[in-house]
Amino acid sequence: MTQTNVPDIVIRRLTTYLQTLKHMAELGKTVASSAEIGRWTGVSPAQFRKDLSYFGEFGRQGLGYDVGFLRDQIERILKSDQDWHIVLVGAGALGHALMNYQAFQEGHFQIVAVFDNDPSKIGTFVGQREILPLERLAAVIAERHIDIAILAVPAAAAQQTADSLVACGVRSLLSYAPITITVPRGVHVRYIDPVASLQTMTYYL
Amino acid sequence: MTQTNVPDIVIRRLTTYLQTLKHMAELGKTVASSAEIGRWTGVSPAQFRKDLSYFGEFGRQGLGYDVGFLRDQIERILKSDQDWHIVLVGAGALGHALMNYQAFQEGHFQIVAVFDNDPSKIGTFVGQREILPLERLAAVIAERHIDIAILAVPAAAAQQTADSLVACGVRSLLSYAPITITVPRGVHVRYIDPVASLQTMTYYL
DNA sequence: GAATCATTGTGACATACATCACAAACTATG
DNA sequence: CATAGTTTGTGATGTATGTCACAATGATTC
Repeated sequence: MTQTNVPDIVIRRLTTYLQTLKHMAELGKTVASSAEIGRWTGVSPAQFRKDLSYFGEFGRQGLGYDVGFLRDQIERILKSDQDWHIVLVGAGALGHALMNYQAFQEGHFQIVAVFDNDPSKIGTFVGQREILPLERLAAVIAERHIDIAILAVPAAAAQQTADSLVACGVRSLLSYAPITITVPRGVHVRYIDPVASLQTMTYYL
Repeated sequence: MTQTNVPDIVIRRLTTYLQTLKHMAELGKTVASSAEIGRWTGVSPAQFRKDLSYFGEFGRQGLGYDVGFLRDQIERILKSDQDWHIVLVGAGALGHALMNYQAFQEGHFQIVAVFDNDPSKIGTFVGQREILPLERLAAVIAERHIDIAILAVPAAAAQQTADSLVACGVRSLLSYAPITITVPRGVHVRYIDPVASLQTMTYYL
């Protein structure tokens, strides 16, 4: 039913649909057609329906989709209906901002440990969490069964840090470093880089 | 030479090449083949060469590419060789973090004004910059010829804020709000949403 | 409950993107 | 300066992604 051969771009659009369905539900909408969801998300109705068809049948002909039901189904597909514990490496300004980010304190993704290599930071606190030395990385990841890490270290340290994380068993990396990271097959990396995003837009100006 | 019919995905890869070329130059590399750049960026050599072919010929057969030259050419193509003044809307925790982000203080993208709608914040400072009321938006954007804005407001306010910005003439929006924004043709929006990025990875776990 | 209307799910088709493979052009060497 | 070795740029080809269009199905109306 799920499994690979679903294009990655479909998975990415699923997150957009999920956002929008949550929003619709908050506004009290209970039913929506693919045309309506298409309008809210900027995706064509046919594409929306085809994307869903990779995973099953979720709509009712003549009526549309039950907003709450479809939201729950997409959460299940993305495995966002369960809690994920993640570690953060890098306790600089960005690391602090991420620790204080509401979505990482209450949502399904929770930062459960912070690491840094700066001796002067070790032992200090970010909110409730103590900054730990990198030596503790392997132990914490093993103990808490961590699969996901956020990388908020300088570009120069990113590859090496990623290598350590992967060696500890982390299989998903969200990197804020403006550099391409090389990882073994089976490990996934996503990048967040506001400067790169802006550069793709200035091209069109 | 430039102009549309270049796929957007090529433009996005250009930012990756640029990052890597800058990195290579810092390490003292002066020449690199497409095979080598491919290894550093995770892009196939053929794709790298074809991407560049949309814009001209930059390599030397038998030798490869001059790292500094190619970096400068890609910067020119992306218009990243000039300075861009941008405004930030939303002076919450995220807005503060962005204001203090080094790349937005010294790079080619500089945040020159911050806005918020919370009366208790107006007049207070973030670093050197005073938080301005939204009423000042139109005037500042016009005076300083702003084309680009960063949206760091809650999801509920994002669409309305985007509408204001577009009405003031902003043509590129970088939104941190976890919601799809609808804009007129010709206006570009990119999204940064760490939760969405993480969700695309948990699917594969 | 028959007839009309709305909407899905999906095969067939179209388009866009990625890879292949090779001629052309340059370097390096003795 | 001729030969061997590299590497580019790109047409031809293959694959993946997006759109179209319609049969099937359920809702709605009178």
